[in-house]
Amino acid sequence: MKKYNPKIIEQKWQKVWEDDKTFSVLVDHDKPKFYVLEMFPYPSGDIHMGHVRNYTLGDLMARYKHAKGFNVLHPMGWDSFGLPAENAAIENEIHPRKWTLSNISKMKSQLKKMGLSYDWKRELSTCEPEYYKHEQKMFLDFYKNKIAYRKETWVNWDPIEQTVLANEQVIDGKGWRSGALVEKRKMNGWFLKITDFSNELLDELKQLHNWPEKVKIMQKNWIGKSVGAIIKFEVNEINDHIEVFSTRPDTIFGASFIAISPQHPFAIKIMEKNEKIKDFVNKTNFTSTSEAEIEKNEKIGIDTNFTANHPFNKSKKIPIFIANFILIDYGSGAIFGCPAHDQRDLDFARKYKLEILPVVAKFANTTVKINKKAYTDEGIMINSEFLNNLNVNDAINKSIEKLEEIGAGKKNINFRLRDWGVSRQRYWGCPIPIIYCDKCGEVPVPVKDLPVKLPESISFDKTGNPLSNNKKWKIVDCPKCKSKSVRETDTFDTFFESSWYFAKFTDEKNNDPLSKSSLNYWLPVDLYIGGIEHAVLHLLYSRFFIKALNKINQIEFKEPFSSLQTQGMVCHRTFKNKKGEWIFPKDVYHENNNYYLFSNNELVHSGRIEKMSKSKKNVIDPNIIIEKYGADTARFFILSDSPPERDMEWTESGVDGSWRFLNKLWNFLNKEDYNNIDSKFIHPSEKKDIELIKFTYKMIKNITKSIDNFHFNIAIASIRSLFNEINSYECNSNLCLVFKKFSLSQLIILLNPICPHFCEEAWEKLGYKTKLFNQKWPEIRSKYLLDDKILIPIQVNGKKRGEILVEKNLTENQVSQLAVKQPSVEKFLLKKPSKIIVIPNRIINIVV
RNA sequence: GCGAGCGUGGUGGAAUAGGUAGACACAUGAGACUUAAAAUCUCAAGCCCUUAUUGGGCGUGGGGGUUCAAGUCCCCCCGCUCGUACCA
Repeated sequence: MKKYNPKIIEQKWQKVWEDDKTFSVLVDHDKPKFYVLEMFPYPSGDIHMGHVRNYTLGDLMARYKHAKGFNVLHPMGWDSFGLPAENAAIENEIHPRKWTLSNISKMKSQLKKMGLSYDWKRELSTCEPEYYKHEQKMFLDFYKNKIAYRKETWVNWDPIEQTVLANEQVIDGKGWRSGALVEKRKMNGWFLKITDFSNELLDELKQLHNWPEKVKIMQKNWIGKSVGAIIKFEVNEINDHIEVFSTRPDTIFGASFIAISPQHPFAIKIMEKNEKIKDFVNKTNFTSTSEAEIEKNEKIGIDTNFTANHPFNKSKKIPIFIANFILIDYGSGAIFGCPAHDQRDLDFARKYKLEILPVVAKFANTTVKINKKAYTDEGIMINSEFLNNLNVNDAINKSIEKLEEIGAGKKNINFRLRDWGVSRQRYWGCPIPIIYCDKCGEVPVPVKDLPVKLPESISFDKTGNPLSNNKKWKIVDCPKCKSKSVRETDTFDTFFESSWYFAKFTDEKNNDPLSKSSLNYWLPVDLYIGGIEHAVLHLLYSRFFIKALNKINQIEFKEPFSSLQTQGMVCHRTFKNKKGEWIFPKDVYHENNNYYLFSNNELVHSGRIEKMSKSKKNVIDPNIIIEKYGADTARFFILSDSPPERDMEWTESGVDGSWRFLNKLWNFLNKEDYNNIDSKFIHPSEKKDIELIKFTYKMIKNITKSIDNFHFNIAIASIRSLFNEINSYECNSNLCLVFKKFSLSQLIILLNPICPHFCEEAWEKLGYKTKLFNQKWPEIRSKYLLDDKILIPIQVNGKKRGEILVEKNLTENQVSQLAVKQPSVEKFLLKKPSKIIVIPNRIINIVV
């Protein structure tokens, strides 16, 4: 008997699949289609366990759906524009393109070793002009339809590098390379009008039945629709006014201050004449644009010494503050503060000793005392003139009505969602196809001149945007008047590429990515799998992109992904040596509950189990695992322990366990020669045979259901159970070998989506001449799923005291009479039962 | 800060629509095989008490509640993770 040798088996089948073009698909209207897609990777150079997990999940589903009779599209590509290539260029003096291409080729060969069923002829890479020419065209269409526009925006500016920084490049308010204090700066940039689609993006979440609820809630909150009022406050000291948005216009009589953003036009206007205010505003400029940073800062404000009139009480003067926590992008960049009924307002009022007047009480005509906590519950209006005695909801409507009557405000629906800024001041991205001409202004590049290619020759020596420094590329003739003009030197946010790549995969000839025939056949994506970190941005941008393309009549559908599954992180224990330096797990061995270094047997400190990350060195290289155990073991383990959506811990012992299982199965298969055993199904008549067949069908049902529900760890538990059952099946005749071969064959078909190389080889060993890949998924024979007797637990006062084996479908009366006579139950029935609850075929609870 | 999620034996996890908590594994212990070890196979096992069982109590991050019945539903608290708009 030959030992299980994954290296030989996996190479053999990978070659067969490649030679036969097994995974190559075409449009086929006679078959139902299934488009399964995993989020494509950024080509960092090496696959990591997160990729292994993601792609194993997708491959399992692709192979499963194929066995179920679907025409399956399962493609892969590269999200290949982005910052890391540019960083590598600066650090190692390597061209971003060269770096990226070499990473792609490395990663591709690593992926191929996993035995994934990709249709590689559809491979795409977003950094190629062949890809981005299409999105330049889409951008021009958006521009024509006023979905793309240019406006000023705030960016993180590094004054030493003379460059815009990403939020992650700002560390403690300083530039990551220069260490300079980062300042906010206004700059022109291109935007997409996602806010035109706010309502649709929100409403159509309801149609995404197969998306995780949590993702939909996150998107809903991100879009942040709120109904309220815009209220106009006249400024007393000068001729000006400030508009605020509020969801609680009912609390207007409790308003004790107005707070505006440091970037608010009114703040900019008055800072010129007031040094103190100027200092304050300038100080708030030294934070990053990140919302988390802004919110975590101490909330401070400055009194402008201007006051505003209360709209309903002209004698009331409300102080105007500038505050660092008011976001210019939200609402109108200004609020009125009602400290009694908003916690943040209350904290602010306490700090600056402002009035705190309660206007909502639990009951009418009562008083409310505000201490540390604002009163934010429902209630009845007090201290509010014409609003008194109304409940909050009615008061909101009435206050808006009155505001409209006196012309001081109006009802308003506000969204938290902001337009999508797509401009990046970087080289390694898709050029934005616009030319600026002194005479003609913004001129779109004519479609016949697309793609606007990135210049090959580029220098990262100077500070600032490399494209902007590249005069040869930048200076062009105006397409309209032919006078000397300049190109837009910003490139697209890389979310632009990932917002439509799933559509490009349907176009195998690279003519027209939006060609209707294949697009309408394959899309929407039936199953999209990726990390939860993309819950909002990538997934919302993609939804928007499809809606925008739909609006300009380029595609017919409205949602890109009909079902979504999110996967958790792959974690590993962390290790540190005596000096406190991180240690790779591969350099450590485990003995007597301690960990030691291989090199010198030094005791290693074992730390928390955390997400695998290069910085903490708690990474396991998939290549080493595949080299040592083979792809099938890696695939089996990564699915076996944790459900996909949860974080999982990678352990050596877990991989070993999976390896042992495949070996056990291999050795078991090799014990018999199944070549001449009949593979036709025979109905069993002996008890042990019936039991084996019944168990087999039960597991087929469980496994099928678990896969449909995306619970692959349970599917694997059932596969193991099925193997345990077959393994303990006593077999000493030729007839029983038929049953054994039948059950084993089912097991192999069920395991195939998880361990495809192993199973193809096993299938051959079982004597089949066809390819397992094309084998249909087992059908259920319901006759073998029926049980006539059933074990029912008996509880007394909710505690289990016994169980009885009864005929199915007895009456409640019959069952309860049997139950009270059970010896283990009877002794708890000192008093007469007051109630017996019988849930048919499930449980009995006797209450005494 | 805000939004979202998660928390079950020594470990990963299972548990249909509120109905037997701990499936299936890993690690551990004992035994078999072996000159020995590895590998493999068999058995045991949530914790505590116990007359050692075919007995009892406790137990799903902590505290409270609803229910005949709560890992599951509700309220409060703790811890961890993701996102927070220029990382992808």
